[in-house]
Amino acid sequence: MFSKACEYGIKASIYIALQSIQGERVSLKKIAKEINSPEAFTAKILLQLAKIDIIKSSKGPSGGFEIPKDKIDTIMLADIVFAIDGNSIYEGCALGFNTCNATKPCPIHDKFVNVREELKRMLQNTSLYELATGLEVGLTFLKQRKS
Amino acid sequence: MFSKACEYGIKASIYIALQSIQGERVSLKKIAKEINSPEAFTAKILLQLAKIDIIKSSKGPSGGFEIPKDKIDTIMLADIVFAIDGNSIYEGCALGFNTCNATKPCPIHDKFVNVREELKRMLQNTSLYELATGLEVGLTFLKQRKS
DNA sequence: TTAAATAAAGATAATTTTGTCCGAAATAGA
DNA sequence: TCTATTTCGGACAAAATTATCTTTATTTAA
Repeated sequence: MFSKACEYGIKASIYIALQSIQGERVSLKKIAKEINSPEAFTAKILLQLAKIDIIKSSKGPSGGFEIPKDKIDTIMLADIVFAIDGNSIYEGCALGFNTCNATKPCPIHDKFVNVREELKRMLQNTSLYELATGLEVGLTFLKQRKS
Repeated sequence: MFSKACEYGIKASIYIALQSIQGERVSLKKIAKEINSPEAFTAKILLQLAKIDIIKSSKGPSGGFEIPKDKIDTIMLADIVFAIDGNSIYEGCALGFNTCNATKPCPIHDKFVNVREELKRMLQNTSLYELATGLEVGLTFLKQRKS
């Protein structure tokens, strides 16, 4: 569904959002540990997100990543997914055709309309804030097992 | 969404189904040409599908691939996708966790329920017959451009 | 029985994705 | 100013996926 890079990007963003809500800036090291991802690889993804201002980074001691509090509820899952994987998941043809649409559809185009729409709707309507608070109150988890 | 292998597998299956409906057996060469896929790579995928009896293969002159007519409407998209990509698209966790379910959900688990269900439902309810006939009457296409 | 046509199988190669390493740049604090 | 800490950036490496090539096995038909 999503690339590994996108999975890490989503997890990291949610974790950074959670910490930002609580007023904390977090380091790459802590993020990678907390979401159980390869550190250097995660760095590249965060860099990508920082460049388009989804997250904010700062160097030096006590540096790290954060998301301005007032932006957390305006950043949607779709923004993160788009930044990393592009829009091919919900815009692209399931059989890989460049031009596939209602007037010249691939055999499964019509079948996929609902799935794509549902996915798109969900990604566009789910905010980081919502995901972070679910985590905060312990309803959801970012790691498989405690450590 | 799907792997390239799966895309080819779906396209090939639809084409074989269409030809089988018309009483024709088709060669690998013709399939690859018709769906615009790399021949040898397509062969491996068809082999996979043949081994689990989704399609039938025969060697020698006038050999090729076919699907018994009476099976065409019982083979679902889900069968093909499962054979090639497994069930991770609609069963697996969107964030890649091994154990992610309603009682121990990842942050986006609940958000994805509808998408996964819709996808699963669609794959399980769409038969090769349906897809092949759409192609037959010219409503849908398996190639980007004429040749 | 032979030749031609076809799928099967295995080795290899190319490409993409994922992951690592190391030095550079920036920054905070002593 | 110096040092430690952190992100940034680029090169590199490993793994997975996609694709190719070559040989073998099977089958048909002449």
